[in-house]
Amino acid sequence: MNPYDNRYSDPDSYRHRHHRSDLMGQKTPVVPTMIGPVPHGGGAGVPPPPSFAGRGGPPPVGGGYPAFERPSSGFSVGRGGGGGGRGFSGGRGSNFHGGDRRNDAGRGRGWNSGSGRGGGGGRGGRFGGGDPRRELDNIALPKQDFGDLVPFEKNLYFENPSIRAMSEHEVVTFRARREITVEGHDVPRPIRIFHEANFPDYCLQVIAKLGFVEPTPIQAQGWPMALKGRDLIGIAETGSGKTLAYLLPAFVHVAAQPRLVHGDGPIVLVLAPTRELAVQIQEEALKFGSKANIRSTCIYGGAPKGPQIRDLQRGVEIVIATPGRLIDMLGAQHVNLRRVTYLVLDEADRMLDMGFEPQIRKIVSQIRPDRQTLYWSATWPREVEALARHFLHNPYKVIIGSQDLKANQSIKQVVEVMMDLEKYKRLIKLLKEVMDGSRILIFMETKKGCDQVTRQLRMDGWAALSIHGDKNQAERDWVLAEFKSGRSPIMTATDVAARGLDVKDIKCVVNYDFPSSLEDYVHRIGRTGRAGARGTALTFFTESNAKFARDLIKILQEAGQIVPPSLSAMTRSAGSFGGNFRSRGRGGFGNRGMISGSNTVPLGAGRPW
DNA sequence: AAAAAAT
Repeated sequence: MNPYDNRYSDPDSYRHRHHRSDLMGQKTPVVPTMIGPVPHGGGAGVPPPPSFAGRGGPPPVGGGYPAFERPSSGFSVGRGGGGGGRGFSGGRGSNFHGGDRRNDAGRGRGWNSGSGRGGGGGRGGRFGGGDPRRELDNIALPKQDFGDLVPFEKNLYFENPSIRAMSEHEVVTFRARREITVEGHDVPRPIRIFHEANFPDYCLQVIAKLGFVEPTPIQAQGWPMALKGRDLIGIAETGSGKTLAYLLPAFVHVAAQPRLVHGDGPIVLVLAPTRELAVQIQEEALKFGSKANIRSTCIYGGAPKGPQIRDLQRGVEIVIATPGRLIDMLGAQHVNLRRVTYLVLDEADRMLDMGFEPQIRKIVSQIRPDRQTLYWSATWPREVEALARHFLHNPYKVIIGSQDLKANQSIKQVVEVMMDLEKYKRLIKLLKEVMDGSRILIFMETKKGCDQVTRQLRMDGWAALSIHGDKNQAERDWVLAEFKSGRSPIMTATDVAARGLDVKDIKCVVNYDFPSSLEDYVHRIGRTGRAGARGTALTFFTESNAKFARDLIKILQEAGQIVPPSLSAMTRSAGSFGGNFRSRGRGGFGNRGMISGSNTVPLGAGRPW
């Protein structure tokens, strides 16, 4: 009956396990991270909020976790703890009129939001809640002259002569069986075993050490393509080995280039949309790089610049970066991209959406045009295709699974239609059912909603932690580490955690709020069921999400999931094409129940927000 | 109307 394969349905059993003595008696006081529901609901008996001091982690500046005793005070979510001003009217200020920020005219590609903003300025909406600290558009980067380019080693693929090549027929069967679709001229055969691609020995050693048995489909086909030196669009579901699919060819690429000399920038540049993802990619790169004597560093915001600058100036072959800090570094001339010949856009459709695309353009303009560019994502929305092709030349394309937006098959998807006001109660019911110490990730639409639900959960005795972009990086790092280690098995998040994050054994993903696109839905639920494991995604679906009903049903059907009748019913009341009557009702209806409005009575017995 | 990305 229970769809969550709940072997430990009694929350008490979890509680007891967590109070075992192996958690006690350490030098620094260890706070139990989760104690299950507290009988009397209130503050007494609830553990204090996680103490950063006792964890060895960097103490976050801004706090962000309410004191259980005094939930109405000391709850500063703002960056740096200071003004606490955030949101739309607060201290951060919405400087729509801000100075001379130019509006790169004509950039009205709102593919992501789909909100049809009229002609003219296009990006206007961005400044509404904008962050005045982001002046990225104003950083002028040195004009690059590519006139004196020297050719570089590009095609590095050769088949291992000691291994019999597949026949044409075998290739067809191989691809069909793994749902590999390819496009492009001169597509190389996929490889069946690691040795077939002639990776250097150290790579094979690390692969063996990591226990990989055979290449995943995206690797089997992506490796030979990438090694050919050609541009590449790689689309494969999350958890399918995409990172290594571009990193190993990157190592081969680096090894084939002249060594770096003093003052040279990196040879490989990987761009990622969130800091955590960038860090995760570098961790992967380090596993291989240390053997190969290929250095890498991660350039991202929220962390001290000094060490990053030192790494860059010492010279690194591989840079993994989020766009903002990289542009900053480029502007300050701490690094140059003149030697980049292998460019990777990870979670590329996100990188090309409204907020990022100008930054990507700026960065790419610093890189020689004859570079090799690799575009990777789990989703390939129509809307970015033209834009993506702008950065790519005669690319190969490899898709694993169907062309359509498709969810990971090993995830059980449950969709429940409800009202906003029912969400919290349903969440608690779920937690009581499934909480056995394995990880549960809960997605919210907004940072504010994220904080509020987290806060309510903690007041109700569920020691949830939350991660989103208004928290300082130290806290984000700490929260993610707590979640990854299992010390804190409940994490609430905005879409900052939607893409690419690889956390083992997430048992259940909850879409507390439906995401703003079906692509995001697929990415979010892809946090569970990674690397072939099973997982469950529970989605709360409200009337305000009706416009997604049709497409969601498609995804459910394609993955062989149950379509609840209440969801089917919503396709009749609201078309998936624009202009349905509900979307006008937003504001009155849309936002209400999510424990978000200050006028809403919280479910946890009338505590002030 | 949202998130993310620099100080």
